[in-house]
Amino acid sequence: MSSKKTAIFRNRDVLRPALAVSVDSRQTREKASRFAILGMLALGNKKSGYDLKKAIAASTANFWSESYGNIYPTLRRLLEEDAIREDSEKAPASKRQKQLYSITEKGRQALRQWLRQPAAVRSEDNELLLKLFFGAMIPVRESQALVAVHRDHHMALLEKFEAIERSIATGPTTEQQKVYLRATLSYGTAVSRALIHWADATEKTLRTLES
Amino acid sequence: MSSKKTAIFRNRDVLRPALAVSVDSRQTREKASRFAILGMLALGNKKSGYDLKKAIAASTANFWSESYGNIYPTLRRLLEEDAIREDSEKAPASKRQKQLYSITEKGRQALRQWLRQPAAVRSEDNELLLKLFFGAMIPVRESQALVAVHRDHHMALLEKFEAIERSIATGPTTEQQKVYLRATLSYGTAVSRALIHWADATEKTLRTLES
DNA sequence: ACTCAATATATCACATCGATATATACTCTG
DNA sequence: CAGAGTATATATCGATGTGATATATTGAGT
Repeated sequence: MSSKKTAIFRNRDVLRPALAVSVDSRQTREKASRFAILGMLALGNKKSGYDLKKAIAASTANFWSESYGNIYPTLRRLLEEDAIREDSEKAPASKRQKQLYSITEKGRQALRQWLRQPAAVRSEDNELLLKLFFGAMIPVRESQALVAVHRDHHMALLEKFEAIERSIATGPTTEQQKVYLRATLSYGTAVSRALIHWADATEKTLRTLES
Repeated sequence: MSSKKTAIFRNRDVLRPALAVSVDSRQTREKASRFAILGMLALGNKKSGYDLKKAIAASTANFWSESYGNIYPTLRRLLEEDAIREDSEKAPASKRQKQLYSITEKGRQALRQWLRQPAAVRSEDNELLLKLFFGAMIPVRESQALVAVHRDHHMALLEKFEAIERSIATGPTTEQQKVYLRATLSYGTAVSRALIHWADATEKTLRTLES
């Protein structure tokens, strides 16, 4: 009876998966992980999962991190896709065998292709703002304290960024690479400076609520 | 033979779980979800899971969101802990039964206690900066384009924030609540303004790399 | 010789998200 | 006023990512 109508109605659902592929937001993070790894391999030297974890922690800690629980499965997937190749060291006898990987031409192309795509922006949850939103439920002083802690946090970050800036200046990197490094760094300092100002202003505003 | 040594060695691991409880970073988000829900219930009226989703989307969308897949299990947990109480409407005959919840005194206290704790800062992954970090692998123009998209994104956000500011001004909220609302809003505008400046400056710097 | 830290790989429990299934109630319109 | 479409409402699933942890081996220092 209603089978025809139902069929037509359901068509919408049948089509959705096919269309959704290119927009699937769930894959965003996973894809990016892939490319963080590919990128690190593209910078040179073959690396093990352990090496990758360290390399990422050392160079992109302020804006990107990866866990072992993600690195190892991703490496396996990249292998299957021929984006990387196993390139283990012929360990001199006694030495432990390390699983080393290097990027393939196919991987390099996929990486470059990804780098060109506009970056996905993921709206992050902000616990401080959630607490501030409910600020009326606690004494004003307490909310001020939360804001003060936030300012301190970003002041500490600024110092950390300045230290990194100094290490970039004296570092052995090419001038070109330094420009990109400084770009990521100035992003952090811009945000931190803005939030220190915000914290000062907000504390002042909250003071007007003191009874 | 080595059983004694092994036992001593393992002691470290036995103790760890007990200590880890207070530091367990995995619970941070979950705890915050709890309190986002409690907070919304504390603002008044009993609400259903569906209502909560809507309320959160409507009021804290720019800094906090919750999914159904999180709301319903969390409600069940809050019930078990007597932080909320089932307070369903005696639906007038034909009407569908809604599961409505309201906050208990115990829940209110837990909420206030949480609000006083310093907010956890979760360092977010930033895909744009990851791409910029590997910027040397693609033509400069392409990196510039990424930055430009970012600026456009934050310019659009700024407009959105200005609209919200206007709706706060004319809204029916108390002056006190408006102060807290504006504090969360100015956080967003501060960051967006800073990043628009950053984008302009970065595009300029990248231009020096053009060959 | 022994201990401790570093290296190295792997896996688990848990949390979370977006999507989706399912069902009822309300509202508008031809 | 029937029927369609939208809003309300609850629940669950698959996929994914994280921090912790188990398990070994290697190397440095005492």
